[in-house]
Amino acid sequence: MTSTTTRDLIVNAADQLFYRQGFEQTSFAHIAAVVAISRGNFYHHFKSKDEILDAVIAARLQATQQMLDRWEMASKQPVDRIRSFIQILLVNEDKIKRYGCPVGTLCTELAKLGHGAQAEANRLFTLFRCWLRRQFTLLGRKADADVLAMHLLARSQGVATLANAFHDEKFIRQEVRLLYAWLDSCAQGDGPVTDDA
Amino acid sequence: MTSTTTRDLIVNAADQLFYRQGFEQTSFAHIAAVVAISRGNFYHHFKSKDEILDAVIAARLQATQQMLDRWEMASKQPVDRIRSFIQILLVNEDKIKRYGCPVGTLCTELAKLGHGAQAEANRLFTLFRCWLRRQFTLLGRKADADVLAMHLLARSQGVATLANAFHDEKFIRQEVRLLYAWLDSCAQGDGPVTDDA
DNA sequence: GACCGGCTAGGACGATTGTCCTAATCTGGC
DNA sequence: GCCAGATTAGGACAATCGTCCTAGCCGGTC
Repeated sequence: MTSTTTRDLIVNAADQLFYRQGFEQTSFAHIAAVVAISRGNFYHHFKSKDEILDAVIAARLQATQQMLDRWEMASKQPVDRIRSFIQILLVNEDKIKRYGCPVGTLCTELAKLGHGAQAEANRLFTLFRCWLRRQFTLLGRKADADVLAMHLLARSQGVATLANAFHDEKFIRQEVRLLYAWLDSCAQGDGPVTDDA
Repeated sequence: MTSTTTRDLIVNAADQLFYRQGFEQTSFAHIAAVVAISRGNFYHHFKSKDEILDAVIAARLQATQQMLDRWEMASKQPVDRIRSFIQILLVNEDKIKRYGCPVGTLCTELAKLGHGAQAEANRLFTLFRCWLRRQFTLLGRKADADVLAMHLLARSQGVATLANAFHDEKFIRQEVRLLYAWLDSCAQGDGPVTDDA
């Protein structure tokens, strides 16, 4: 964390700026202004802007994995772990209202740009998806674990999108309450979610 | 519809391109190539690129309003009208897989750009929100009509975002089925959605 | 036929973009 | 103290951006 190499400084600054302004909108000049280095100096650390994006995605993947591991260590019950996932909507409430979901907005932008890093960015989604699937399996919902994981992922994406558009924090809290209730109904035997195939 | 004025041609082309590539990524050169007019000629019809965006949003607002009116005319039962809303996920399945939701992706992009037309674009969301709210009120859910409307809006946004990222049409159909079930439970007295305040 | 307004084409403009090149600076080993 | 390699600064580059300007075209009106 305290590794203050120039390369890490660039990646961290780019990470923030990509989240706040988007990838395409963020130029080398923006990043250079934050890190306080010369514009032409980037190419000693990265071969292209796309390579910076790759590094940012890799950093996010690692940070996300660590977060999931932490959640898994902190809670023994899978219900509580999934609750940790839902809770990020509250923890990051302000950021989501301002910039949306970091994963969703990046994947959406890259899809629209037809960018080659789409697959890499989607791995962020897949990371959550597989982790959630595992938790739902542990919850005894082996048959529809993936469906439940995707459902929860979609719900939180929708909340982030609308909260960002309307800048509405009451809406976030409302939806989080519904998600908690939904999760409880999942834990109690057959939830009302996936009636059949 | 058959008004082939240059202005309308520009707006229609820009509408398509903004949806496919995003607003920022779409240049005058792109639009000019589609409409087959000179690049400098835009400024006889619009004062700036932002003004084209305004025109595109206005056109989408009008088209959306007409669609909602059609749904209201076609179905007497509010349940069926709301079903029409859910169904656009299936009708526009291919486009959503490729480009996401036209409303959601535009609002997300404008929010990230800090663009002045954010409020105008959000009116697209508000249009759906108010229409849905009215339908839920007619359904006898006057007390929580707005909560239900926002909930449905969020659910469909989440479906569009993930379907776009994963290019997964089976997921869309799965979630549409869940939404239909949810809607039915809403129509039968007290739905499981908003347990209390 | 002269004239005038709306429309168009095409290019010039300054700014900004990602990329690349070169010279200067810094750092550690001998 | 000196040299080699890593790191940096700063500018040049071609391309592209939104914007603006000017000259020409085309339609009607006297």
